[in-house]
Amino acid sequence: MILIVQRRVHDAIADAIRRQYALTDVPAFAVEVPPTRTLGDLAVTVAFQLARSLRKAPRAIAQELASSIGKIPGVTRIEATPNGYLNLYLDRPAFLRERVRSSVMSAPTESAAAEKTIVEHTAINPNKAAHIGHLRNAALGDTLARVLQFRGTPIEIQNYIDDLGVQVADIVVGFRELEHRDLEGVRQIADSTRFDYYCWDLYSRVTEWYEERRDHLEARAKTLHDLEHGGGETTAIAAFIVDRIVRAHLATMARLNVGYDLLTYEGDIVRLKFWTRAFEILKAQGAVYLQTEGKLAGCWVMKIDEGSDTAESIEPDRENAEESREKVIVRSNGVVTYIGKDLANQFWKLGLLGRDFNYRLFGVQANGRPLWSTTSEASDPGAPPFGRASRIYNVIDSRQMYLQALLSQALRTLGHPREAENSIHFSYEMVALSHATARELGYEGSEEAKKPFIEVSGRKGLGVKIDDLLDLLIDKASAEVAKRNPDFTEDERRRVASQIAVAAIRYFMLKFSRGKLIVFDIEEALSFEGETGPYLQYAVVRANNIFHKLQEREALSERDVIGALDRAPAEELEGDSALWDVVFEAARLDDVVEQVVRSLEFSALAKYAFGLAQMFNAFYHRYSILNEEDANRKRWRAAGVAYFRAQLTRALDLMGIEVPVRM
RNA sequence: GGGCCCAUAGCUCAGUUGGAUAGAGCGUCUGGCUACGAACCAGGAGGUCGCAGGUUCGAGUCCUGCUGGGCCCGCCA
Repeated sequence: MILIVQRRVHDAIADAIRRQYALTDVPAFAVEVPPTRTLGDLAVTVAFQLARSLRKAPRAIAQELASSIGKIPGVTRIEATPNGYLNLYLDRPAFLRERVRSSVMSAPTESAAAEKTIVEHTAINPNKAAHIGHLRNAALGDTLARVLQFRGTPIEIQNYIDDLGVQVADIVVGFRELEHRDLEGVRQIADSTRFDYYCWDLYSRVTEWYEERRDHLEARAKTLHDLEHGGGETTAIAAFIVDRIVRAHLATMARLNVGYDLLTYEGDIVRLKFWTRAFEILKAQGAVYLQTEGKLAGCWVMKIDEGSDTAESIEPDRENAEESREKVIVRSNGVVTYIGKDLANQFWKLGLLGRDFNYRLFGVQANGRPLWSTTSEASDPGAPPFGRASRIYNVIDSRQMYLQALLSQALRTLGHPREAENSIHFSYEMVALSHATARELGYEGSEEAKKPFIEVSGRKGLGVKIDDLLDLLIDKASAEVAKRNPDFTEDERRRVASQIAVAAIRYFMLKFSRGKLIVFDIEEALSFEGETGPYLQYAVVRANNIFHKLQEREALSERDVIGALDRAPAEELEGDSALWDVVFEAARLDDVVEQVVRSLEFSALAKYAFGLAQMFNAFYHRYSILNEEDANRKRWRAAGVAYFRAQLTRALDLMGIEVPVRM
């Protein structure tokens, strides 16, 4: 890893600046990586920054610093370029030797890294199968958790289950009003069909049914009300549906290597009176108040800060303007809105509510990790502590920015500016469908034909289900695997095909920056060539094969190779070395992770991993390891390959991608 | 009307707290498999970084304005 070297270089140069120019305040400067290795391994542009205040040419400053820095461990040469860059050259053999032996990890330095952090993601309405929109959320959320964990942050992953929401109410309405089923009838369906798919279709039928006659919506209102108050057949049916669908979602996510620590049920927030408590707090601080007049009479509302504080004067349409500035938290019929319950949830996460859930073990996940759930029943005494985080990330698409902003605003109003600051809306753009893919799904673009894409809609049943996509990918991968590995058993083939499918889809979800709307095209997503997950896996598989063959043919293990490095002259790493390019790039993983956490931009991680794989593939093609006759070159190459595969495997793991034995 | 996001090669997109010659994949054209596996590699063609100003040693990147497109602003979630 490279961060530790960068810090060392930074500190040494900062010292030199202080000494050379008698400066107490050295400006912040970064240790960068030059575009090519011939320009150096690391570079600093601080001479440009100092030029103005020192009234001196960057070139002169760079030269003075180059000679005054002195010896930096691990650095063999420091050069000032004519235009003012300071380029540094590393002791390459020592660098690789150290890394390949002790897997140099940089300890988390920031104190923030030790602060407990909650990542909430997925949060799919439990009333139908998960689709590609949910997939982007889960892929981002899961990767965020992995990346934070990588740098030493204690992480708790939560999946919020909105079991009392309109969407669940709708599906209950569907079973009752359209299919006239009771709890037992629903159970029969659940036991005899692909239930999440069944509900997917039923949900869109309910939507149509609502559109037939306006008064059909009364069934929804009544169901919602019953859910809120609990008890009775409605609650029983809803609870049953929710449980089955949640399990289906978890199974889908497990296929993608996505797991959780805790399922947070909205129902428990209500039953354990979290909302009552939150409501007290909000009322006490005047953050919400009872509106007595106008359209919102009888509602408890929250005032909305509209950024600008002087937007009063104009507005002919004054009534509307006034009303749009209040957000309903409790409806006039006494039912709290989604945002009210979410406020309570956020308060709890930050340890500000003064209450806790009860917990029960929900199950054990594929990787052996226990999954806990909130409950209103007795708590399992063996449950670990949850909540009380000092930082929370809510992974939610950008359409909910408005509501997320309200959450922060509420925290600030209640006198918790620091918590507001640490409540981060991890925002990303939605996934839509390309016209070609929508057509494949049987949708004739009519009104939407002019738009550049077609929006996924659970209500209309318009979208690509994650399980369908995975099945398609697995079938395709399976055929490819079979072609190349005729000796595989059925099980081996399925397993590897599944790993490849997951790589393809997770990489696809990560390669775009989060601010970019993904126009999902099935053809594009099914690709295994070029910038794709399988390409990355393939690079590692190739590296692994080298070591298999070394073992097979020469009885040499990775350990043997590394052990022999001490006495081996390292010409292979000198000068313009393709091997060094790979090694150095591989070492940058920790630097990239820092950048990713700063920017919350996982495309940087994806592109880094791809670039690294690309570099290795080029090297692999040009230089042989097994057939290299010069023993020293062979050793160093093998050592470089060992480091490469360790690092790319790590990078892939951060994206939830496994490396197949063969493919 | 207000807020947020997007605009870079034919298409889809990267481009790090401003830094060295604007990159990748796909597509296209040319070449490379008796295997450390071609799910690969090498090479060619392809650019007014939406437009106009500004900031500075330096702008695809920061600021302002504009154009085009998308999303949000509900007693839905």
